[in-house]
Amino acid sequence: MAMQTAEKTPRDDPPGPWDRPADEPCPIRDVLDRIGDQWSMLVLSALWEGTKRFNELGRQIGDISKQMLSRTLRRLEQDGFVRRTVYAEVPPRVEYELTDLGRSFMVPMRALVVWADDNHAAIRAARDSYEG
Amino acid sequence: MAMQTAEKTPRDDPPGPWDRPADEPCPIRDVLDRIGDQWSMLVLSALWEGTKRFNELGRQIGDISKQMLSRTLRRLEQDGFVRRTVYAEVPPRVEYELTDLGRSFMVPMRALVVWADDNHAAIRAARDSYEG
DNA sequence: CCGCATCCATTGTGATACTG
DNA sequence: CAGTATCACAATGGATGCGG
Repeated sequence: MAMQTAEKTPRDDPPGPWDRPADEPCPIRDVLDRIGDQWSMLVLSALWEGTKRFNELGRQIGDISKQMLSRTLRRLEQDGFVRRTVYAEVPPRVEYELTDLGRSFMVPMRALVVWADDNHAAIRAARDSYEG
Repeated sequence: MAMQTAEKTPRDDPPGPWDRPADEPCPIRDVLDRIGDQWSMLVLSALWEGTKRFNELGRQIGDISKQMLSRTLRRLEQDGFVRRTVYAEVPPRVEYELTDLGRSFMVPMRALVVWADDNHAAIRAARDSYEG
């Protein structure tokens, strides 16, 4: 790939989706489409604490249906965020853990979690005071 | 549980949603529910560059319908991310800009954009090599 | 120019029952 | 225990036309 001039600081100025060719979908859209659903982020957060089994995840998240947990895990696995390990035992045991990719994703993601935690009150206040 | 050093670094270890009372919705869920949709992030990115008018935003994003742009802007305004200014002119002119809250949100968010940009190839590769 | 209302297609989510 | 299959419903998103 072509090298750019050194005075550009891409880390401070990522391109907008409109700055890139249309044949390649914009990365942030591609990522947000996946983790922007109702459950992916919660599953990733739970797995951040360590390896978990299927029902263990379900219990921890609390209000997720088995179906959605299954679908969410499958998609995260498919995208390389989560590794699934099946043990040939009776009763069956399946463990889920973050991959390196998943763990590296959680770094910026957790910065966002911190922001959300710090600014939640402000958002709710804005919502409440909105007139429309 | 992940192995961590004993030092207390709350910014490195935000609580999971299950660690908080149920009466207050978990902040990250509340935030992701809003910006996790198809368009919010793109609109915020566009406004990061500066104040924009309605159709200017629409043209820049490209494939967003007027309806979705309208809905997205309204919700972002409602949550305090965006300020809307109407000028009593003919023809009417409406300008949108990020609030301080919106701008502060974009700091962690852009870290995520950078991550997505850096790791997009890996995600697509994982997706392609997935056998299921 | 701005943006809302309406209609409609698609997708996400939940409940339940069933399988290995 | 760890899922899958099926059905039903809500939410999301696109297209178009109308109104301020």
